[in-house]
Amino acid sequence: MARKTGSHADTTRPRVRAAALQLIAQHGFAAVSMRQIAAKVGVQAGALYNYTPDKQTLLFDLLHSHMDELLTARAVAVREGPACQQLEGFIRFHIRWHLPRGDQVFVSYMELRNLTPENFAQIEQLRRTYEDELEAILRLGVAQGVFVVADTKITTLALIAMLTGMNNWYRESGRLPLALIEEIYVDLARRAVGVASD
Amino acid sequence: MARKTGSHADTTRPRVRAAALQLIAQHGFAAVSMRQIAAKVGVQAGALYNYTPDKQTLLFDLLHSHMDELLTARAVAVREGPACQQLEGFIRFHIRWHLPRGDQVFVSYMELRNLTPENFAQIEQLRRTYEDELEAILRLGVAQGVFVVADTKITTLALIAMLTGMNNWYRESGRLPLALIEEIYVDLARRAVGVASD
DNA sequence: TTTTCAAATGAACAATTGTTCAGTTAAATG
DNA sequence: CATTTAACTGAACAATTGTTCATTTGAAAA
Repeated sequence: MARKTGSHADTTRPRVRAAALQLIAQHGFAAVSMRQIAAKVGVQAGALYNYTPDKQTLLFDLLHSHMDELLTARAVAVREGPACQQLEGFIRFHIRWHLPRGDQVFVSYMELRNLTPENFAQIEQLRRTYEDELEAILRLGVAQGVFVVADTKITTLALIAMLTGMNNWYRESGRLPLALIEEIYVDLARRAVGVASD
Repeated sequence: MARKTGSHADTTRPRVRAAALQLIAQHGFAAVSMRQIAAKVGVQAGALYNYTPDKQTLLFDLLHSHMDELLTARAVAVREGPACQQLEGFIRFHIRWHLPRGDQVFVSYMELRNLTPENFAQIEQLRRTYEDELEAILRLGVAQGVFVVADTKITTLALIAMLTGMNNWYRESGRLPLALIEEIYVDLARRAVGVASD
């Protein structure tokens, strides 16, 4: 019993990543063994090493492609118009991109400490790039005189924390429809930057 | 070589908790071994079992007393006056209590998934009790007609996420003094509930 | 069909894990 | 002082860890 019927790298690789992501989100990186991941894929532990040189790199790849996908998606989003409209666009983009990716987001925030220093620095820089997207909007609004903000950096971090916190409680089966929640957060963001809500 | 000179439970117990807290904050619960904790205390692994029946209970005790201390501190805080003043009081209380407790806060949010279901439910209830403190203030303000909030529960969660997120970036050596940051957050909270800032 | 090669097995490895416990030592009690 | 008891040691345990590798299998290319 060796090579499985109908198996090749193009199908197994994403399955390894998906299994790792789900298990790490559930139990934490250190608590998940390569054998557990392998079992979820339906393979022996040794086979995983066809797809990653080691466990650490597997984690890094997950976090890195998460940030990569985020920044790529953001890059193609519309970023025009007045500051207030751009702010609204960012809020909606953030919510719509993050909420359906619970496991990825969770792991990306929780497992940073399990990265080697070099790997951590790399992810951290990507994260800062994303934060800078929002801060640039706040700066623009301040420059245009439509936002009133004491400190753009602090406000940026506060807004992002507010948004990212959604992943901790939002459930599709929850009390309120997503569209309404989205409106509430757009409104909160507008207020945070000193714009009167409509 | 057995009992250490000058050692007794009253001194060792808190040292075990402190060592566990610090190591878990740094590496994560699953990644920290009982031997590492013991080494930090200056003791053999077996000795830890004078202070906890097992590793899981050690974690639970840390999280439980964290929430206990939080709720106790909150209970003795001033909770009078108009809604707007109570809101300000809550924000300042939250910041002043949480910021100096980086490790505790970090562990309390990160290691929930490593609790058994019953232990998790217990901690979760305490957390909800704390959140209800804030929501009650929002409801009061809405009832008094001084707050304009679409949904008190959502706004509560958004505010708490915003506040708790501070622990991820605040450093004493940072760019802004804590007093100023506190003002900014009070202002953000006021705006979030629809009160014009002064 | 035969050949080639990618994909997986399964056993093995040294190290480490949480936990137990009989024995040993220092502090507290009389 | 002598006795008791609380605190700790150190070895042991079965299980599990990440990783390696010779071997085997199925799929693709000739």
